[in-house]
Amino acid sequence: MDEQTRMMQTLAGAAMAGHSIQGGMTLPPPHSHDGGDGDGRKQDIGDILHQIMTITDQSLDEAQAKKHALNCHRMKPALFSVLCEIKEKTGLSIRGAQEEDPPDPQLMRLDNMLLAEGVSGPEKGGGAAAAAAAAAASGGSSDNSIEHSDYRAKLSQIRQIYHTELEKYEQACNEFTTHVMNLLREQSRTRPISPKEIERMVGIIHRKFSSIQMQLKQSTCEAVMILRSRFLDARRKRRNFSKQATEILNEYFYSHLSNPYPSEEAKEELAKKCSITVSQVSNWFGNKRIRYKKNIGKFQEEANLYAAKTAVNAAHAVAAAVQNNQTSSPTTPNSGSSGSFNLPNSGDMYMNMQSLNGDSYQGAQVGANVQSQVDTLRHVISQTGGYSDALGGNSLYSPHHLNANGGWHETATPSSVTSPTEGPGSVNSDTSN
DNA sequence: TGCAATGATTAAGT
DNA sequence: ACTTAATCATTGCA
Repeated sequence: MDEQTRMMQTLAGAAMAGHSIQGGMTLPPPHSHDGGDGDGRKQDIGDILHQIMTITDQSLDEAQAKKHALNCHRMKPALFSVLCEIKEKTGLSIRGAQEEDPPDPQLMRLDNMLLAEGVSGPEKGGGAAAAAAAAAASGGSSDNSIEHSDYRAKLSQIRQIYHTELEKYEQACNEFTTHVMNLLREQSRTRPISPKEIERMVGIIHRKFSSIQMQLKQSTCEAVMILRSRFLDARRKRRNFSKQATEILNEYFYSHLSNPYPSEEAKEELAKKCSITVSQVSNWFGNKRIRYKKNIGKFQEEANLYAAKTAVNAAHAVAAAVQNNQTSSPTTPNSGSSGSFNLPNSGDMYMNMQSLNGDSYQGAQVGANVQSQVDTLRHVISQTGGYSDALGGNSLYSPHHLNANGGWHETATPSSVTSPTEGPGSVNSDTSN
């Protein structure tokens, strides 16, 4: 109110100084100060200002009547232009004080995150339908894919809500802006409003709405974070593999005991057969190798079980392989190695077979077969060799695959080397052929 | 409820 | 990129 009064006084002064105001008043002056011509004008303006100031104190009808009277007052145009001048000056100072603020770093961070999460920005093949389709395409049996599609469906839900809300806010913002602009335009007939002022007002409205939008973005980010953490927790949750899957993995492990490092292809094959992911296969083998090495004695029983399980098949397959190779090569690679646990690795075998056989694919298969089957047979032989002591006796078999440091790597070839020796479908051929 | 088994994660090494 | 070794966290059994 103080400011307003001050402005009015300024206005009165400015009107006095810059414009020639003449004529009498249609309204009775509240205070009758006597004086000269100047005093009369001053009184006029004072009266008008007083009426303006007290207009809100009166009833609506009274105020309307007074407003009309003031509007028709002969001094109105003059006062109006002075008011415009003052407003222009104060408007400039306000604009100078709050210039366009730089882009909010927090808002940018939120935007970036929403973009990265696929909530904002172009839809990247997501959506509940796409997620469901992806789950169906992958067989839908894997928990992982179910969880994944679930995650994507939830994310899509968040995305949808986010966009709906954003749209609503934008619409509300536009509506409100239009409304305010109309109001200002209407008011500009009775009070001075410059286009710049309207612009400024629009800016204020937009800023207000963008702050609301930021809250929306923040909430969306939080929702995504919660979803993410829940999803990751769910993934972290351990689920035992099916009995069948464990069996398949164990069969592979014990039939490749000299080099239990499945190649990428073998891992993929195992993953497919066990309905788990390749990384789960890797995890399993990593754990298995470590745990086997740490406590060989404990795994003897298991090793025997799987060895016996595949022994018959292996014997048959080896016999077949030997017979097959005898036709093309007089010196069978595995004949030389059968007496020792320090076998040449399957890569070498493959090279021999390939060069002798001429048929690379068959050679590769036979090479892999012989390697794994000899592993199994060796185990069976060692088990039936009269070693009754569980640890001492059996350790004659297994630890031979390990070097002095307890590692497989000294004698065994890493998967990256052996993998080319195993042709397509080598996993199947290892144990079941 | 305690404990072993086991899948997953992480740091460090190659 | 892959492995080892240690560790975490959950599951399942007695």
